[in-house]
Amino acid sequence: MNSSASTKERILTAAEALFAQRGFEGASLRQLTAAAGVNLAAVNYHFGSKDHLVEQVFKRRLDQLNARRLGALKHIAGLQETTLEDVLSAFIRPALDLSHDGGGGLFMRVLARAFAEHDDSLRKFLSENYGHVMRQFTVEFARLLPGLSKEELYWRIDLVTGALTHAMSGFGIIQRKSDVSETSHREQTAEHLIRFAAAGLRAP
Amino acid sequence: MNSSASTKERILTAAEALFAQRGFEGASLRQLTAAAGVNLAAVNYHFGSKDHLVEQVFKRRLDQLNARRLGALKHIAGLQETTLEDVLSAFIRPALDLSHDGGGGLFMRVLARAFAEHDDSLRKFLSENYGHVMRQFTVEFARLLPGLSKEELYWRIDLVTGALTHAMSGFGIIQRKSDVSETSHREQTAEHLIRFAAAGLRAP
DNA sequence: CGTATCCTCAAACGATCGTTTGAACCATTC
DNA sequence: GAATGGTTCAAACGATCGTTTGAGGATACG
Repeated sequence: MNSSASTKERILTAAEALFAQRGFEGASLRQLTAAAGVNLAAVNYHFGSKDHLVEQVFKRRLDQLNARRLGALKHIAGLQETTLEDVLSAFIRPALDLSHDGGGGLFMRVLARAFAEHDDSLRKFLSENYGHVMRQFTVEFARLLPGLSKEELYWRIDLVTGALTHAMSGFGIIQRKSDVSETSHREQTAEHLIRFAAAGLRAP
Repeated sequence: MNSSASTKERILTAAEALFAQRGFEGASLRQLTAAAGVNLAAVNYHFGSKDHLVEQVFKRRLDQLNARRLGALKHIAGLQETTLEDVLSAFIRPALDLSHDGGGGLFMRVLARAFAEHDDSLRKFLSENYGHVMRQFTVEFARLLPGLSKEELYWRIDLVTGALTHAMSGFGIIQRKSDVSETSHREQTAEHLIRFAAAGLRAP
């Protein structure tokens, strides 16, 4: 069972990296299993199919991400006064941390690919694992932006999501300079994102 | 030559739709040529390879988009006073129009896929066909936002790009309601985008 | 009419894809 | 020590991929 769990984890990690690099269709099981150092048949044995493997790659990280986001949201809900920046921080920083923690560095890029794939079953899976988190954050945003109509609010949250996904998946031209530590670069990224998003959400 | 151009156009149009729907790797030449009603070998005859076809799909629309964006930018440069909203409009509206005009409705989705693919040759191609337009808009943004450092400005333009790409490629949850005409929906989209982006760019 | 040029077509090429198979291995249990 | 259930392995399966080939059709020019 231990060696099995290790094989599964090795597959998941190699899959995450290869999916980020080559896409879900572009990464073959042969490249993937070779990178993981396991037998080709191990994917179908442990995951049933390549599609199920894709889902599990998402599940492993989304569970982390959702838990951290909700934890951060709960934490600031206990404060006396919450600002828009606090809620944005609870939304953004867990994702940034995941981008740099424990090997999850490539996951946001995989997530961005999933946005680009309009595959319905994958979108349904994401919405089921993601929907309730977004709904809770939407409630908080609505509370802090009472002047916005529901439609306006949805629009702006959608645009914030686009900006964050873009930035967090490393599409952008902004790269960390060699004389800046990773920690401080992450902090700068978070500040830029929060400042921009807060201003956009507060737009007159 | 006429029937040849027609074959090429049919391939380009079918490719654009299939690339948007299934991705560059996911769309096969057999599906593609069947949808276009042409022979399988026609792609390699007219375009040399699938990769070159991908480039030409981009080139056909990017040439339109770049021309319209630069035209709009030139137009407002002639005005006495230019606002941030004017420049954003010159940047956003041509893309929105392209999303609804002359069969280019799926192109922005293809473009978003290209952002997700980190394929270097494709990125290089895009940067060569896209770079000078972005540079011109950056100059205008810098002029209208004199308080921002270069780094801040790049960051914010990058975030604006992310928000626009996300919105224009139809990722978002916002869909046109049946009681709203396409024209007015496009206008509303443009207004939301411009308002949000302008506020984000002006963030303190 | 003959030739040249461009284009289309069916067929096949080798490569690679996701998946399945059945034997071998290895720890645990009786 | 024989049997069991979970796991790994090399090998093969049929399907599909992008690309190439060579024959044939179509049109224009001499």
